[in-house]
Amino acid sequence: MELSFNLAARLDADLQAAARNADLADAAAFAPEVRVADARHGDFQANGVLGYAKARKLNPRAVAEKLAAALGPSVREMCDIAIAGPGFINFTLRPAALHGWLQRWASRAALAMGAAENSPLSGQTWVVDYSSPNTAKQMHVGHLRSAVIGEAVARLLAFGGAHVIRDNHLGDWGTQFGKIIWAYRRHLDAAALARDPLEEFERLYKAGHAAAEAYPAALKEAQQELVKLQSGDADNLAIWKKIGDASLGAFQQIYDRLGIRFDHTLGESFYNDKVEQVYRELTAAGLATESQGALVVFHPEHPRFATQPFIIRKSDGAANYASTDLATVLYRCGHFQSDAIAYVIDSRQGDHCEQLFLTVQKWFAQTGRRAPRLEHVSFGTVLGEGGKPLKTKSGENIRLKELLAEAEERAFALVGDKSADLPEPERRAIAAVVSVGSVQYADLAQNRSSDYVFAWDKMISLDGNTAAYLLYAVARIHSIFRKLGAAPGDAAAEAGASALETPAELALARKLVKFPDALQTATTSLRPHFLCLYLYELAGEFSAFYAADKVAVDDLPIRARRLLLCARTLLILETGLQLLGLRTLQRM
RNA sequence: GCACCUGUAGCUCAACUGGAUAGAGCGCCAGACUACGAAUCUGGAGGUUCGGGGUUCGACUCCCUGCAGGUGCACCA
Repeated sequence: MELSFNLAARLDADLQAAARNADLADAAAFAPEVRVADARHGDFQANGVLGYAKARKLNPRAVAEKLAAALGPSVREMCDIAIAGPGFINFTLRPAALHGWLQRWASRAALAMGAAENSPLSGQTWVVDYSSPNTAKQMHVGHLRSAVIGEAVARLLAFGGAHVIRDNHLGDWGTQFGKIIWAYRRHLDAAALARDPLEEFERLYKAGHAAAEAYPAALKEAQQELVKLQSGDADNLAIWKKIGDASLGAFQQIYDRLGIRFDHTLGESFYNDKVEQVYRELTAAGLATESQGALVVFHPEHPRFATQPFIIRKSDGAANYASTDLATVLYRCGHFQSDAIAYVIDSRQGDHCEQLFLTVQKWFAQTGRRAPRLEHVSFGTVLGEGGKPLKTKSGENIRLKELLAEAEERAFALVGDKSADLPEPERRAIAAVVSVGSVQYADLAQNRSSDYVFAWDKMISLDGNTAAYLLYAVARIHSIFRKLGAAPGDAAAEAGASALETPAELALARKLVKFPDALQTATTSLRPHFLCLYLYELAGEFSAFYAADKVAVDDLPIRARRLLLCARTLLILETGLQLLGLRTLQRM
């Protein structure tokens, strides 16, 4: 009995082999489509027979019977097979197979190996472009999703076997610097700069922006400052450098709390000397043309981009983010040899991404380069409970550091409520993990394509599909091992385990073996919420098991098999949470 | 005007990209702690999946169309 990591994939292959062995007409065209099934019907189901039979005017049930009969002995040993409904083939794993799987995939290393083997990601290099805030501004709630989703996506891709490069593509070269430098020269408060540089730069930006809005002359002067900066003016560069340093320090504090580490922080400025090549090549390829003084790319075959330009150089000669994004793709493909790039960016930039991707495709094709796979990992806006974008009462964006501080306060109050007996330093440490985890998880648990309603109560209420529910399950399992004086995964504690038997044991084991499916779905779709949903359901099965079957029983074979279940649940919960970017706790 | 996203239980969300009787949490109702952590568990009520057509063995999912909300569309990123 060969218990592959991904049992659905294995059954799929088995059915394909059965189709050949049974001399099914046109067997090569038969796709079994094995999926995780509703528990009522079994563990996995093959849906492919219906479509296949229908297209060939065959009786689906008869085809299903034939296929089932042609399945090899190792499948039959592994599961019960039944034909149901109009022609589904249902597979129900036998207790021994569940047990065997849990024994084989028993460590983090084993899971990682299973996830990476036979993965299409193995050997690929992915650049994940995420977070990417603008310097000179504090990170606010609008920066949360890219950072959180991007980190989870990066971890998932890496676990699936990809070589992942995390790149923080800072907005450190745009028009805002013209405005700040303009204001710096006129309205700088040196004392304030010394006290809190980022605060002062933010104030200067607002002053410059307001002036540019109000007076066309000021706007012109600000644009000139930007052109000077981009062409290497020493004074402007010095100011710009101060801004960058102050910003990076503040960003790093946020990243530390969120557990984010970048491999590179190559902002737009890094590409300043690389945009000329882009202008040159795109012009030579006949893709870019002059329009209203700017250099633009149109896509004649496209309904909108035939007339909506992709502006790759502004009419004043300055670069914009289209210029640098194009240069960035070239750099990533050349320097990092990347096969794919995932852009974790707001869905409002869908047009920009689409234009960028189209342009890269044509540009690379014409210059004989292999185009990378480009993915816009888009996400909706963070809304307040009124359904409007989340703001402070005065209409400002909520700063991320303040949001995280409030989360921690709320979590700390709750920990004091629930676990007053723990010493304060530990309660503080718990609050730190629970609060950040709750913020991350609330974001990740939802399908990223829709807007996301930020609600404190839902997030830290600790009921339902929340970080705290999962962390609680983890803490309870650790507690069991503490009580019994055993270490999770210790072979001695699991030795002599008897066969899985009770409904709760079996239900939990059935859930555990479906981890690979959830992982794969989340990774290939670049949608972490599939993993969240799975982990939540797993924690639910565990809680039901915990209530139904006591682990610390005197009967040692029973205790051993339940400890095995606890250890694997812990392993998968901790692995899964870690892949989402969360930290876990042993007590809470 | 054109395009994209969204519309599912009172509320917040799922539904593995076309599969079986659309599922969770909150809230509501009824239960379970002198058993390993009750931040938990068990059960119940709650649905014209925005409307209308179509495609097929099968549609929340795909196509057409209408409605509602959000977003983007020439030099901000």
